[in-house]
Amino acid sequence: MNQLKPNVTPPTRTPRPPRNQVREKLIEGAASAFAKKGFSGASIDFICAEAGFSRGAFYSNFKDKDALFFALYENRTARLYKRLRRIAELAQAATDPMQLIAEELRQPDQDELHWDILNKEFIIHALRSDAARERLLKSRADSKAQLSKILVTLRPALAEHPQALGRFCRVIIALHEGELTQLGLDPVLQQDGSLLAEFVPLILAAPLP
Amino acid sequence: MNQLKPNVTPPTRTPRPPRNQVREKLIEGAASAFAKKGFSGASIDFICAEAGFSRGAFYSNFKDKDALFFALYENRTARLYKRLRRIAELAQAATDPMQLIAEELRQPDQDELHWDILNKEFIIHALRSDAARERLLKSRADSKAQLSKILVTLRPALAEHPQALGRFCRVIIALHEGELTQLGLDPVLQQDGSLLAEFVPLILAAPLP
DNA sequence: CAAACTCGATACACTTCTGTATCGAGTGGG
DNA sequence: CCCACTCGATACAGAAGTGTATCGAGTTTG
Repeated sequence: MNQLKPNVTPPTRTPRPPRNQVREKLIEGAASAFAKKGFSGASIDFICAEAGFSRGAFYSNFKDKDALFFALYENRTARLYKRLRRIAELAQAATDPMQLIAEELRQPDQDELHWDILNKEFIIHALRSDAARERLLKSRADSKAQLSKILVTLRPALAEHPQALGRFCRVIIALHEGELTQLGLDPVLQQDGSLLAEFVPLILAAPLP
Repeated sequence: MNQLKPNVTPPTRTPRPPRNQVREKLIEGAASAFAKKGFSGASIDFICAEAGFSRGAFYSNFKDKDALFFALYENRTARLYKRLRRIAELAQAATDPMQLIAEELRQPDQDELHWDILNKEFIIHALRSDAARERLLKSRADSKAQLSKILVTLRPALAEHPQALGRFCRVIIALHEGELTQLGLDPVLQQDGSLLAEFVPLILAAPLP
């Protein structure tokens, strides 16, 4: 018996994971938890379980649930912004930008639908908190600016009609979010083609004032 | 002192409010509470406070928070459906339906923005519960049917293109919900005209297959 | 290599929420 | 007029959630 416990519980090598990674996993856990239960519905315990950590890790990295929510928001916003930026650059270099855009507007995939749930959470949160609204409006303005660039590439004349350009952006964003809502609720609609792909050309062809 | 308490606390006439009215007030309290705090965020206590009743009234009228949520949902859905139905009938009788619709599509008022917050709550809830999704899809299908009637009135040729008609409905619904989102986040946009009013004519004029 | 530090895990105190049991003021039938 | 019934108010028990204090395994530093 008295084995001097030589190899039993082989020193349980647990080289602590690097700080950034813990933070990252908590954010992904939050993404999953908020998508499943919503902001208020997801307890800190539940979030940590999704991330595979305990509350200690959470409180060591974030002040409270709001802080984590904002961190998640920044994370996802940055992704979206990068994607738009990439498309804008590709479109500017393309010989047939419309073709490239049509490619991008293929039916939204599962990732995008998953993102949309979080987006709705952010929006609802922003409708109730001035601080959150501030941030959301700012990031949406950024995205809109990127979209503007893309639209100008598709129809250069828009550069001289900033007001119309702004409205076109708004229509496309509205249409996009509305379509994601419908697809999220009724996956069967994914069978049909993308509304965005069908109607963006029509909208862009509208006469300018 | 020993007054036989003649008028002191004048028997506190509290003719109990009729049952339906209590239920109704609880539903309105829920509307206010859910709009302010979201479904999970609004405790039953808070809802009852908004309605001016105690938890006793609540548990005597509803099984739990979900039941109240569904009741609220039915209530608001019925309103929307009636409104659409009324418009459809008016449009059919009008000499210039487009004019009438344009009238209806004036910039959304505060009531509609308030409704939209609840609508988003319903949607998010439906994305997480099959039962809720079932109901939401059904009621949205109803509304879509009413909208179809209106569109056919505006452009009779659509009657022979059910597929295109369906897509037009989807675009308009998406656009509408997307616009409400934008207006809720940034009230300044109410200055500009309604996106829906501007683009619906354009969409309806799209060539049929 | 040892002392100081970092940071995730655990334990605890406190608050909030839910649902049930009970109470008692209205209400309606006989 | 009385009695059983209804139903909203109140009290209570148990569950769940939050945030802080503490612990101790790793890591860093001199």
